[in-house]
Amino acid sequence: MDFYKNEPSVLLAVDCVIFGFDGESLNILLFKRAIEPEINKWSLPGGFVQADESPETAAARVLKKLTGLADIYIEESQVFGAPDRETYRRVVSITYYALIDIHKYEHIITHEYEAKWFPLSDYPPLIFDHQHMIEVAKRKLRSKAALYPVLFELLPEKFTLPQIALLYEKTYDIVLDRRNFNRKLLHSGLLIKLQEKDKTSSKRGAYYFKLDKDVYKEKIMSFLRYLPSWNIGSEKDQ
Amino acid sequence: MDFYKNEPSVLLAVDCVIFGFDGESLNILLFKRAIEPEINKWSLPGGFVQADESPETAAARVLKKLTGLADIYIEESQVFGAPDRETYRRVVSITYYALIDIHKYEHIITHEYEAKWFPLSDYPPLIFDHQHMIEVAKRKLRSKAALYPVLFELLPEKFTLPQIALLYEKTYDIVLDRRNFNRKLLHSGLLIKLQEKDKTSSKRGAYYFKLDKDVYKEKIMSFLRYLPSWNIGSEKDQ
DNA sequence: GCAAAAGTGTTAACTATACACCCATGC
DNA sequence: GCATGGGTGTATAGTTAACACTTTTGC
Repeated sequence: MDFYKNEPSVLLAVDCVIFGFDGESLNILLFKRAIEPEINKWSLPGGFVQADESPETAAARVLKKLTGLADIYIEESQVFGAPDRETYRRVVSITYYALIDIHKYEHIITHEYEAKWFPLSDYPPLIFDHQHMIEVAKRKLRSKAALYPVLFELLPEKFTLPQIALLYEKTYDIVLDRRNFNRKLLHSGLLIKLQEKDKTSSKRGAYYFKLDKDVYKEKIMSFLRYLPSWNIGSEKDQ
Repeated sequence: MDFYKNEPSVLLAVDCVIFGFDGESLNILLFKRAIEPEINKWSLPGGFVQADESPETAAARVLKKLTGLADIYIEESQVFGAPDRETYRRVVSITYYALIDIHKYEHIITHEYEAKWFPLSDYPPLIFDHQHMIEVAKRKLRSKAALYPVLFELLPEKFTLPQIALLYEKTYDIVLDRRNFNRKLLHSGLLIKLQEKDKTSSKRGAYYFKLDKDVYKEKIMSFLRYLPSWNIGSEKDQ
């Protein structure tokens, strides 16, 4: 059985745009590249898809290896496969974006790799088309987060209303009316109020909330039935 | 320069989920497969990414070859790359979905290939994981169409309000209130009313509309700023 | 004249927006 | 006691949802 024998083969890579929110800005995790070519330049973490794994598995493996984290929210972003996108060989890259709780990462990080968080709004030049990958991932994240409450994946187990609001502001580059946004959140059924307060950012303290896991899963998994709302949401500069 | 030399390579394919709307149901175009393995079974149209082309270009090439149509709306759907997804060799497939005006297709079709439209709700068994590809494409189309008015790509230049409504109904498996839906459409700024009427489906006739291309492009291209609306739109059975 | 589809208008419920003040606390 | 960020309430506008009848015309 030797079908397809005249078809060209390619190297298949995965690259990951890892988003993290530190309470101030939305960040991406970049790595000093450890292999040739372009060694020591900033890049997205990536690797090659091995013979026994699917691309998704490869992305999860790369993330596990580089951040120590498993069970991370990963979403496919886009394939980058222009014939000349890398200099020396043809490599087709499938990009994923991951949403992680930056604090978990800080505890587990192995310092085997030179990695650094950069604000999404200000990161250094990257190799190949990695900057483009980030822009696409950002756009996909915005679309996804408009329909599903995925941004909670960026927050710790316990979080405060001001934190969520800031996260949405940074994700969409907008300024929200906190009063209205709070109300929307509280009415969503997603949040369970805790007694404990976060006193790190104010004297009064802000109540912690946690996710109602059941409601959250339902909303995350739900299959869209109807929503077309293409009259709103875009190009309205504040 | 012989970087990456120990990395495995794969065959890279593209498969296309071609959506078409015939005025009654939302359909997909399936082909009797012309090559081994699995020759003569129903499948999604596809092909291999060649050395000098990007996956997107490959998808466009396949569509052109099989349907005769160029300048079609194509969107990347998802990568299918489980190691064992094909029986004989490892092939990683990037799936795209295309939205075409079924009537244009009917004029241009070359009958070199055995192809047939099937309703999205009732198509024959397919090879490999192609059924899964269709399900994913449907989900992606729903999400996309919730934020951007892409479904107009499925309609002819001139279309009527009842046609659009039916298209949305078939896409989301819902029943719409035509009065409200009409109003929403007319207020969207997307439509330009023509004098001419379509008399094929009623005695009275329904006015034709065409797209306001400028408004349409703006809405299609627009970069999401804010919209989170994860309180609505899902799991509400009628 | 009647069947069959197209089209329209009104009210009620809801959601989003705009806006300003009090609260709790550490210093 | 005051500066700082946290939290709440209300009125308005806008949007969506629910609802039924009239229009047109080919037969």
